[in-house]
Amino acid sequence: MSDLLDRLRERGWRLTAQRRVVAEVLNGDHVHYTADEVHAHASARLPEIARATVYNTLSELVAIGEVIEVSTDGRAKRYDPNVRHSHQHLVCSRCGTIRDVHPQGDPLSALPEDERYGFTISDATVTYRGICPNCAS
Amino acid sequence: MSDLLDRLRERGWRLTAQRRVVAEVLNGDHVHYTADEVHAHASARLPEIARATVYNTLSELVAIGEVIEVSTDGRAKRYDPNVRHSHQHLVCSRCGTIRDVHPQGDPLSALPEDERYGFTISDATVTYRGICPNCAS
DNA sequence: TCCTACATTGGACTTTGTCTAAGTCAAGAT
DNA sequence: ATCTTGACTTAGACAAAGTCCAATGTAGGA
Repeated sequence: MSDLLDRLRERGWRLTAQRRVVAEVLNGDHVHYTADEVHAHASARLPEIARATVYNTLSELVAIGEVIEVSTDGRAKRYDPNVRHSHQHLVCSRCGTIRDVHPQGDPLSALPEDERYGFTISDATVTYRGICPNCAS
Repeated sequence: MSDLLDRLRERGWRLTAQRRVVAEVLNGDHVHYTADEVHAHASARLPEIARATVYNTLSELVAIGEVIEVSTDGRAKRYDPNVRHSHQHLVCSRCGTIRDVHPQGDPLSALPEDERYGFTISDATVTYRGICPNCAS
C-alpha cells in the first residue's frame, strides 16, 4: 500500500509510524475490520499505539475518501479500504461477517424524481442480509 | 394503533400501561425515533417508565415484526413502525433525519447467483444518502 | 541541528445499550 | 371480588464503542 502512503504524503500528511501501521493493517481486498480490530492488529506491530490514534487515523482516512465506513448492525463500525471498485455488502445476520458483492445496475436510478423530496442525493448503498454457509450448517 | 395492541394481545402479551404508551409513541407514518426519543415521549405520558422497559418493548416489537430497526449511521438505532408497505430510506448526511422512499424494482434481483457465496439471502435494504433541503440552505 | 506545528498518548467522559435482583401487577382461576 | 402466579417493570450497575483534552513527543522544514 505504498500508493496510499504516497497519496497521504501528497496531501501534506505527516507520515508517522502509527499512521503507517494503520494503513498497513487496512491493506487487502476483503478487509472489514472494526476500529478495535484495527487497533489489535496495529498493536501487534507497534505496541504503544493508542486507541485514540487509531480512531483519529481512521476518521481521517474516511474523510479523504480512502476508506469507507460501514455500519451494518448498529454495533461497531467497520472500515472498508476497497474504494477502487464500487461495490455493496452482503452481511451474515448471525456472525456479522461481510463480503463485498457487485450487484447489476445503479440503485440510484431506481429512485424516481418525485421520491427525492428535494434532497441532493450523493449515493445509494445496498446491504444484503442473510445467513452465511458457515452459520447455516 | 388499537390494531397493534390487539395483535399483541392475540400473541398472549400482557398489556401493560408501559407497552401501551410505547406503542402509542410509535404511531404515525413518518416516525423514526431513537430508543431515547421514544423514552422521552413515553415519559411525557408515563413519567416513571424505565429506559430498560422501552428497550425491552422495542426489541419485542422488532422480534415479532411489528417494527423495523434501522441503523443508518452507527449511532443510535431508529425504530420504524411503517412495516405495512415495503420501503427504503433516504437519510440526510448532515442532520440524520430519515424519510421513507419507494424505489422501483426489487434490489434483491440485482444480485447475480455467482455473487451470493452460498448465503441464504433474506432481504436487501437500500439507503440513499444526501443533503436535505433544510440543511442545504 | 533546532523549532514548531501537528500528532500521539492515556485517561476521563459520553452515548447507547444490556443485565440483574427485587418489587409489581395483569389476567386467569376460584 | 379476591387470590395467585409468572411475566413485566424498575433502578442502577455494567459494558461496548467512541470522543475529548491537556500534556508530551516528533516529522519535516528552516
